[in-house]
Amino acid sequence: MGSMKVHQFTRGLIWEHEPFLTLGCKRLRPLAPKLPNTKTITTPFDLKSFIRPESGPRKPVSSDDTKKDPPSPQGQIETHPGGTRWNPTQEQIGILEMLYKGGMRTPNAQQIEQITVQLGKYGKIEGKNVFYWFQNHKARERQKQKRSSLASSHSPRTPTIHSVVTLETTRGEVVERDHEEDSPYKKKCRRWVFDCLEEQNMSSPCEQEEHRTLELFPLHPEGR
Amino acid sequence: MGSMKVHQFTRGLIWEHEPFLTLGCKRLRPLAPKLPNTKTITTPFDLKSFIRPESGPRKPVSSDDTKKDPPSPQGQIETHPGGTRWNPTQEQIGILEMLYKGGMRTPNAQQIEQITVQLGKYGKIEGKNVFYWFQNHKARERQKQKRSSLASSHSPRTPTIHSVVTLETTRGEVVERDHEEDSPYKKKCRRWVFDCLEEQNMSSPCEQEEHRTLELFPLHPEGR
DNA sequence: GCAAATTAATGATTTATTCAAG
DNA sequence: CTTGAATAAATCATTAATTTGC
Repeated sequence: MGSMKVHQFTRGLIWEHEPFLTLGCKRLRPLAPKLPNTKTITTPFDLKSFIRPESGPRKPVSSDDTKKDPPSPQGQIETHPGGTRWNPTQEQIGILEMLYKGGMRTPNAQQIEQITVQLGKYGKIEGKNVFYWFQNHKARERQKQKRSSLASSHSPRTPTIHSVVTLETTRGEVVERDHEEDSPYKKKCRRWVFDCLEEQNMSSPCEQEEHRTLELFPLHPEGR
Repeated sequence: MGSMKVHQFTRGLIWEHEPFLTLGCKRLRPLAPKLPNTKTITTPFDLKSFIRPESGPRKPVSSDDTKKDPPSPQGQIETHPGGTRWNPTQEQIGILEMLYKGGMRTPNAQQIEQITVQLGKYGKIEGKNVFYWFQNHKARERQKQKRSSLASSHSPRTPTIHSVVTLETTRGEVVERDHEEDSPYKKKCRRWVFDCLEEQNMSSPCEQEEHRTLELFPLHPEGR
């Protein structure tokens, strides 16, 4: 089934003729027909360029059969090349924890960049690693705290003041949320961009080309 | 339906003491205790380099930066270069929906890049917009479907077959999840990097200086 | 008719869960 | 088991439509 994806897609291309397709595909946006510039663009939007016939030796052909990922033995525990995950060094962890202790929770893009540069002195690292580290650390500290408080409720000794606030969701449920010095939902201050190339041109594109074929239409990845 | 949501919070805050329970408080919106953040870690690690006293006008390399949003006199609705959010054009929406219909759900970095380039022909857009669009669209389609299925349960006419799969979480709860052609939790195939500069050098920093100064340690952001 | 006040949509973020490498 | 990585859910925040009072 995976193989028909492209086919199916091209089918959608009939769209090239319609001024806009609107009708055909219900966009149902009840309220707002943002009709302004109807005339312009009749542009077909050359999706053909998307297909990129050469986009790689995909495996979609043999489709789902053996997902098995394979070879790519590349025994380098080394950071990056192919697809190993970030393996923080002691210094990096130390610094990150220090920052966390200092109160940092959700660094914005600029902060992340700076941190990444600094930590880069101790080992390979990318911005996303820093981002994820804070996300995970925060979440796990929270869990841990919750667990411990739960445990303490069993043996009511040390009260363990851990401030949490309950809040009602729109659905009426009541959830509990740790109160942090850092408030969630700040202003928009982070910005990310997709850096797809970095991985692509990552040195030898050979060994790990197996790395999840970048299909254009992963209709039935059968993952998970 | 009464969506007075905006008001009615602000209350509670009794935290500080009770381990938790605190039932009565509804939906508080902490709104910034505004504690005097005297923390300022005495940094061991040369955080000094982080501060970057001149963290003002960036535009680091000006390298590719093909973005040039500026004037773009196209006499258009041209999104405000400042900090407004992406406002998709009809063509962009049309294409995105077409792709969605074609089965695309969580495009990887490369796909996002290509889509962004194509959609860029119809108006300013960034990769993250594409990413978010898919995330939101997928989630909202799911909601919609769930709602409708729920509604149909009341009036059992049209059965509305909507395949959902139930799965048990680690905690033992059973959740329902829409079954999509695209499976969640695929392999790692996306990659992002924080592009903090772009926003920084965003033209005149005057009118909305209120825009959250990028502090390094948002201990008590008072935001939200 | 028109502009302020409402409301519905939906873009952008953050938190919660889950997966899986080591 | 620990934890980096990634996705889904919840929710905040801004804008386009719609409604309302003149």
